[in-house]
Amino acid sequence: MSSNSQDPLAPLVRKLGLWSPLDSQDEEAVLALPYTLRTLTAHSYIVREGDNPESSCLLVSGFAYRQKVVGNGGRQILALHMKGDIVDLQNSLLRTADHNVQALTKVEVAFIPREAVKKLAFGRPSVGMAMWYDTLVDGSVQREWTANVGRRDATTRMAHLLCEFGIRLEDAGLGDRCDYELPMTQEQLADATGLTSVHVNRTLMALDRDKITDRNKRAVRVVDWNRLAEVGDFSSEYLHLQDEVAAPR
Amino acid sequence: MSSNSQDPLAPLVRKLGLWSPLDSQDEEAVLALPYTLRTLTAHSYIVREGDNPESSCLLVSGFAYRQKVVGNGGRQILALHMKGDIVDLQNSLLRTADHNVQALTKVEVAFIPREAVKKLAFGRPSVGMAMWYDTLVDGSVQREWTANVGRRDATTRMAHLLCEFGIRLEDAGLGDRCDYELPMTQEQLADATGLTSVHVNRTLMALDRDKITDRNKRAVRVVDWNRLAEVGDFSSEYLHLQDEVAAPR
DNA sequence: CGACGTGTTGAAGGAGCTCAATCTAAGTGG
DNA sequence: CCACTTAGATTGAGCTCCTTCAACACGTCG
Repeated sequence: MSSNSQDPLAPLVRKLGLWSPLDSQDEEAVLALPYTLRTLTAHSYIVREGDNPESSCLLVSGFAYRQKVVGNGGRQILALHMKGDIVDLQNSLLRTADHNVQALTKVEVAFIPREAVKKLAFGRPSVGMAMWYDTLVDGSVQREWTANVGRRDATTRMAHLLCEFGIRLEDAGLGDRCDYELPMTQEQLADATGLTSVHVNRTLMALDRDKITDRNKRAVRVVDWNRLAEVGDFSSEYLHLQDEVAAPR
Repeated sequence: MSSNSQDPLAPLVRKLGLWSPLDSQDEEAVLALPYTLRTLTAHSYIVREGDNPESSCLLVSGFAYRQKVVGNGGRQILALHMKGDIVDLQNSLLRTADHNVQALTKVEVAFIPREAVKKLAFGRPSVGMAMWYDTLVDGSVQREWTANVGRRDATTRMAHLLCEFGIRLEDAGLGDRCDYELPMTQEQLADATGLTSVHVNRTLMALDRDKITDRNKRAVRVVDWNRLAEVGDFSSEYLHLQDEVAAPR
């Protein structure tokens, strides 16, 4: 491990390294990316729909979400992001942001000039492949979310979200899938699952009543992971955690 | 135009060229990709969830869709694809397919070995950028679909789908947004919008009754595009049709 | 202390679902 | 050319999951 864990870019090196094996030169090149570090309060906009940002951004600490507002005023939360996630890789290529990215909690964000990202991607193929891979996994998660809100009932949707968040936290080394802090209001959960906050409340209470979870404020304790995964129709393949680029056949 | 329009890969050159300007060497490199052309009947699987395909595939003619089956037996159609779309770019990097790709009509598909795709992507940065761009646009469309099924009512969802399909057909030079053939059953439309076929039927009939569309079998004639777009809460930004990589600031 | 954001609960209503019947058009085989 | 089949579209009736609206509880923070 040549990456200094104090370095704001270290989580990025870690993440990219999971996708594609990086040699020390690759790692150094990533760590050499120019960036501006900024601390934002909860609810701040990191990217606004319609912006033409000159930077991509990396989530260095805290949690964020992607979001879109539709014509009738409804809001759909599209994805959740945590430390090490590149919340806006697309801005290195696409010109106009097609959705909003907002801070869920207080966050630290590293803004990296798009030109630097592009140069790195094509200058060091392993890094480029890892970034592309990251984009593809994002797409896979988005498909799962489409299926989640499109074809699952309320209980299943909620349980699925709880599973995904737990697994991803654990994978990022940020917590335990069976005991974590979910930094979202029930209204935000509603916007993530395509429900209303009232119904989210009833659904969560039912999971508690059935002894599948045991919540306390925002703290989620999963009493029976297997049952939660079953109720949530959850299977982690879509997160592509195992099959790195170079995985043996 | 050095690309021969008879060449199965020509639509790919066209599409990538829209995203990122390609010089003649780039175009030749794309056309030089090795591939196997196959004709498949409607309903055939092009990729199956869980497969570890050794090829990416390009839709040379016909229509296809991505699809996922959830625990309760429900099916969610995740995306629609037409001539020139790379229906499986992700398989060049991801190992395991996370969803199914199926032929909607009779299709011709070119299977391109993943190694060749990777080599091209990193050997010719303009092409690689165009491919990455394509991936990003796919992601954007997927987000819109998530919002569509998550936060819009039945009428809006259907109208939105009709708008998207029309615009994309037109953009691909395959038809007129106000008069086209939608090669889907109402059950498939239901799976795409997260509704039931019965409700899709009532919704479509209401659009006809309101003189917004005028359908005849699978033929869709849009009587009033502006009203359809309004009812469908449709705005084409998420398709990123205008803002190519090299677009002037 | 009062105000605000969030969670919790109840009651009533509705958008969309389920089930099931009927209709239509396009085969298909004799 | 016609009887038969079949996939898909259309329609009706009843039901349910989730929404809406509204009230109340609770903790935090100025």
